[in-house]
Amino acid sequence: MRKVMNITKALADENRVRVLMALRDGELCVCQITEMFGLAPSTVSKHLSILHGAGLVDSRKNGRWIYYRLPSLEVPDVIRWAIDWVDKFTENDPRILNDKKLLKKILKLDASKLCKRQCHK
Amino acid sequence: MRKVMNITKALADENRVRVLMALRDGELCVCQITEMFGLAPSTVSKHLSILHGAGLVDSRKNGRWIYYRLPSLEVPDVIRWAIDWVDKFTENDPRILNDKKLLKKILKLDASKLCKRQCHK
DNA sequence: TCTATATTTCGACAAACAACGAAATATAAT
DNA sequence: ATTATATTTCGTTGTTTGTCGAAATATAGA
Repeated sequence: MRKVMNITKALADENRVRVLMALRDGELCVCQITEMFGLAPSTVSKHLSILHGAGLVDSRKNGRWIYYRLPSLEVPDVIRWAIDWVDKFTENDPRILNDKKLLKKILKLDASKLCKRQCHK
Repeated sequence: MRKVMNITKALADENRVRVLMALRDGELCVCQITEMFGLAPSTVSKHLSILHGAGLVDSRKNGRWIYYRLPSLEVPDVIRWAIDWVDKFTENDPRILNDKKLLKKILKLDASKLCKRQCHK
């Protein structure tokens, strides 16, 4: 029950659903997500920690960067089903499609430059 | 997206998930649910309206009573999947199992007596 | 070591939300 | 018609939550 509620609460915020879907095509570092959503880094960090707490994302540290990604396929069913559900029923949403476009642009930028921009805002 | 968010928000409250699961074995009127959860009738009504707004329950009026039930099988996939997900991953939860027991006792009581009890509290 | 950078934690604030009781609405029974 | 009952709506209150900025932590590079 706790696990189920952690998942539903994590998915009950639109920004977190968008983050989750942004990770469908591969891992992203916090500053990339921050750039994408125009939120404060601390806010994005909080969202990621909630998603992580629910088991909906994994993370990997590489130097100063922390990359977040969807969990591996061996994840418990309750999580896999939830992600598949969100995926299936948001993939044609205009907002999510637009996020995908935005993401492509961001992925073309140099990650380190991106982060500098963030911090000097 | 709105539909998806309506569902996740509706499922982000533990009492609402419990209500939903209590309806697995058939329809219930508001006063039965109220008795079961020990909440104020107005609170239960609000929860039901949120579940209804998300499409997770249907309702039927019979005289003074309003019965709520899970939606029919022809409901959109996004809703069916969500209900099946909650069902599958909460069915063995102690809380939900206890609710089931409680529900059996309540179903043995006369519904009209039950509602009187509520209102004279 | 010292500085720059990437992320998280903390504290504050406003918006959203769950809960209640009282009042309103609707239906049934007398 | 009047009363009783079942539910909803409304207004209020306390709690949770999303957001931010500042400070703290951690790592890389000079």
